[in-house]
Amino acid sequence: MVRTGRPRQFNREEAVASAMMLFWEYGFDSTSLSELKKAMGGISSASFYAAFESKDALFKEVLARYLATFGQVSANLTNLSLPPRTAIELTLRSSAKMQTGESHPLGCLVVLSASTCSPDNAHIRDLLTKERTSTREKIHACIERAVRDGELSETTDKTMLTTFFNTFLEGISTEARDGIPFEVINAAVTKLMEVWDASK
Amino acid sequence: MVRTGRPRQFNREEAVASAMMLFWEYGFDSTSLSELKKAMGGISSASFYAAFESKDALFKEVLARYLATFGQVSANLTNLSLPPRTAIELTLRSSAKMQTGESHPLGCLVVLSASTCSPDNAHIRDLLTKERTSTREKIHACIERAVRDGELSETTDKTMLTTFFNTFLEGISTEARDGIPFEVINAAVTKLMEVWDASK
DNA sequence: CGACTTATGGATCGATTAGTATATAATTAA
DNA sequence: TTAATTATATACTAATCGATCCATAAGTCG
Repeated sequence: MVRTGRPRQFNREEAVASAMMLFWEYGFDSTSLSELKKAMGGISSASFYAAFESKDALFKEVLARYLATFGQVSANLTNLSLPPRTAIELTLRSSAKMQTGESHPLGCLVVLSASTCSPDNAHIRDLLTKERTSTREKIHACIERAVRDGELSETTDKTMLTTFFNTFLEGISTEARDGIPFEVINAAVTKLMEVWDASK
Repeated sequence: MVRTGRPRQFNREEAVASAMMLFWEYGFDSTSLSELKKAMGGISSASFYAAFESKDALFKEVLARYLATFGQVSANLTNLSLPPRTAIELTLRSSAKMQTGESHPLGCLVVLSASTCSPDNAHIRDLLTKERTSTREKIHACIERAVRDGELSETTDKTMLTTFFNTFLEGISTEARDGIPFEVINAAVTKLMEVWDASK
């Protein structure tokens, strides 16, 4: 299926990547179309809307891209070949590593980019809430698996322990934004995992 | 000193309280002047600017009010009559209680209301960063005091342990926003404090 | 070549943004 | 009663918001 018509004069993949950096840094509401178009290669309104339909649609595409790339640090959670404790520990450590990285904004886009937003954009905020809920459920499944496998006591409060790890995971975003270095957060993760060992 | 001139026709204190709820819920950028004026008793632009000077100035006043009221949940940190462990534990529990309260938006204004914002409003974001840094320093001072008093080992990694508690504290905002109930977060705090006891 | 398809440049849209100007109303002080 | 002071209502500003329109450019296809 060969494409007819005038070829696009900017790289769509790169444009999405550039838009991701802006949404990540400034959040959905505070990233304007004019800033986006500038960062996406100085494209015109017509080009923008022809390629991405709307600001909302672009954000959804950016989110999908983020989840498929940077967001993969939490993929360990669903890797059944890893022991549950390892899955959670790797998720925390690799999240801390990613979120303190220098090639992109600090913290996690899913946690930061629409934590507060205009009531008109509640649907954008809800997208991210849903994503965080999904991560929470994966942590919960990990803990359930650990109990099933006898790695955690039968009497483990699974909901509490899920919140225990998830609250810390979400807190990393603000810590990273505030400039706390990876090494420090990573050392705190080591401390956090002691709780797991004490819950055997 | 009696005030001359036409009296103000709206309650300034109540207006600041109403503005706080909006900034708390939607963040600085996404709270518009028109929404603020509506919530502050349907006042006019002229009345708004005569009373508050600018959106920036109002936010600063709102922040001061927040810190003096809801933000006082972390005052335990500087209460030297409390053992350091108790000070931190009470801060975590009362923060969780406050942030999940139903009489106001969920989470913490200091963490949420300008985590992302327009580059033009970086000074607003910096105000909150500074406030979070202040809390971090208070936690650090608590831990230093504990080491000095022999409640924690001399070999304690104080920076790590500060981050350990502060990351969790900051994570509570997102958990609360996502609807996690107080009881669950509070149970996780209990688990978190086990780490302190294991660090003696 | 002309028909068709898609992208672009550039002007523009109505709505909303934060903020201001001006005249008048409502109070105290002299 | 009049001056001084402060707040108000109303109208308005320039800039920006996300989004659209239209003519034209730049390709493929027959």
